[in-house]
Amino acid sequence: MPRQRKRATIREVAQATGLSPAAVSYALRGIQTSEETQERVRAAAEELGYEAHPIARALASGRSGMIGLLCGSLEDYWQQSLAVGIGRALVGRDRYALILDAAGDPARELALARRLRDQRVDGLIVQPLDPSAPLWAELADSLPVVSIGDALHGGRSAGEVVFDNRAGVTLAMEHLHGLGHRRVAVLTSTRASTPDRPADVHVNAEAERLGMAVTVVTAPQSWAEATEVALRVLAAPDRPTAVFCFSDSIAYGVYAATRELGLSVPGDVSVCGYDDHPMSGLLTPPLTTVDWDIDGIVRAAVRVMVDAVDGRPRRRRVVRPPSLCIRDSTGPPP
Amino acid sequence: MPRQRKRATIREVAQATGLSPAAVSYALRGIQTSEETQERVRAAAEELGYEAHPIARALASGRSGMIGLLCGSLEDYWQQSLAVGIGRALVGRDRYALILDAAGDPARELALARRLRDQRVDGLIVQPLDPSAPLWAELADSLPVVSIGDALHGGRSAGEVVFDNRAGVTLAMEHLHGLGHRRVAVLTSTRASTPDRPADVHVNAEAERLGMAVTVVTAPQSWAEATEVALRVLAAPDRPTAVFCFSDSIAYGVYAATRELGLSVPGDVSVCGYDDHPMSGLLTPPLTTVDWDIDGIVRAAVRVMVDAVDGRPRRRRVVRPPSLCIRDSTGPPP
DNA sequence: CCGTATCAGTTAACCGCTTCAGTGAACCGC
DNA sequence: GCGGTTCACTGAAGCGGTTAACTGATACGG
Repeated sequence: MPRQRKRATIREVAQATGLSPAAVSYALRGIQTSEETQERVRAAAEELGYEAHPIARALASGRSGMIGLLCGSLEDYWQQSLAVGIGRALVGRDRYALILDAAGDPARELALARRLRDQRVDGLIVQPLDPSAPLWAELADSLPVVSIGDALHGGRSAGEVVFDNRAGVTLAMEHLHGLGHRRVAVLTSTRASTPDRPADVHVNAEAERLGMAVTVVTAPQSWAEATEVALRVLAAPDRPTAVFCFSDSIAYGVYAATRELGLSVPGDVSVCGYDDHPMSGLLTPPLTTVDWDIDGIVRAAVRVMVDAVDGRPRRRRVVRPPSLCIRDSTGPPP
Repeated sequence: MPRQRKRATIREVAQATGLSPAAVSYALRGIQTSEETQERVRAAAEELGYEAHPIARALASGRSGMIGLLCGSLEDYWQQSLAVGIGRALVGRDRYALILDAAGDPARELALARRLRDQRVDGLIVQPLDPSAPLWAELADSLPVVSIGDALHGGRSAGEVVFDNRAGVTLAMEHLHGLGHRRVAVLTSTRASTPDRPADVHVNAEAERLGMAVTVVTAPQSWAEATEVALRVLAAPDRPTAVFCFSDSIAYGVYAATRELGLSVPGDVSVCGYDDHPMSGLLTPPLTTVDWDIDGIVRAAVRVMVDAVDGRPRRRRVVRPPSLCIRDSTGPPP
């Protein structure tokens, strides 16, 4: 009993059927061979327990059958949705997702992107931390690249699925303004602090337009860490009457801070999030938040990608409009 | 200007240095060559922009430098922690995690496992949906396999990181019993319903020992879906005085159901979860839950794996004891 | 001073599959 | 009945590395 049973190769199948290896290769892929031969080859392969060797195949053909997913930070809820979504979308297609996580580090992201290219992924979905890096253009020239959240600079990507952050900011700010808030704090996330995600630009523009005083502060993504920042903001001498958070998990940190300080939401301070995380409706009070349709974005990105790798590119650019999900965490200022 | 600049190969580096390809291969790995040659080769490689081709390397050597992570269901919070944790642990090691998601389907899990083997991963971390499948033993014979949550049947895996579900159940049940509960509903998750995760066996054993009446019901993982099950349970004629959920997200579903039915927690019904999800402390009321030390498990699994692939296996079996995190969602029965 | 290690490199055979160019044979229209 | 296609398949050259076996030097112990 061999401890490590060697797998059957294409040559053995060729021998068993009396064909050449090339013919077997063709037959297994259902091309350039007669129906009858294909059937014979399949039978022999089955018999021998033959299964194609993906690495050899990738080396010879320059294609791997994998779709790369490069997450800026897999800790983010929405990137997890992306990871789950793409895996699910590929079920039954004999394609697999190769998920890599840059852990929030732009340099690592580029290194991983190179790795994915060398790994001969057939396509790449990326939410670039730095969309202006020249590598993206280079990659987009040699394989389908779908970017999420930002258009890549230069290069002709296979598709872009962008969310309209400007509109999202407007929704939130107008909502708060309409309730009477004039002094709001904005907690942006570190993930949003790349040169190209001009969240605070939008915020400042809206604030000016609406005549509101805003202070923009950067906070970590995890609510536990964001709590400290929130505490500082809420303990400031002229406490803002509302806090607009650039992700729901930051908003959770604000909830924790209000609890610690004995403030009521929305009585003492209104809180508005950004994500519509599934948990947000379950909190007390349920969180008002900008819903940028994460599921829709994920589905769109996967669809564009799958179309692109299957050679029938359709829509190149998808923009999903955000909507405001008004719950009970926002109200008039005290 | 070539549209698709061809990458430099090892042969070109050989030519540039006047060495044989083999010597370059050795030099780049820092073996069987003089310091001086290695330096020269490195310089030439740098100059030519040479980078090793991982696929060719994997084909020739039978190793890929990747560690496979096979998640039963990437929707689970703790498996996401695992995915994040392993990626993070590999930063700077020139190793990458290949994350695949079986989407809760045991058949797909096995298919993916085969795929990972064929992909020549250097090691495999798996949380088997069905630990008794013979494939695991076969895999464990040819590469380091670390299983989480269940020991694999047969085969000598590189390591096992198991959580003591029996102890976890005991903690929760004794807590509820101590508060005076005698009629409790147990919502187990579908993920736990494999032949080998005898959650309900433990539950029934404990119930008998403590003299409690339990009804065990299976619920979906997502809280939105679990809510329906919870509604049925809580609307039953003789409503249980406590609900013990086999994951925090199921407990969230119970929260939602109590809200819908106008029941107070823990006044009308006590709720106990299982996970200590980061959100659980933020709910109203904060959730009492069994903390099985997800972070510790993840770290342990990654450590065991890394040790195994680096050829210095240390601990084969790690058991992390759970603890009970008592918050405000449990109290005496009404 | 000889036999034997050791070191630094070389040669060539793979790893298992794909693909390009080529070869008969059958089939086609005219 | 002949030139031209099409079809089904073969042969062999890769894809870009690794590695076992081998070769000369050089070092070393006795």
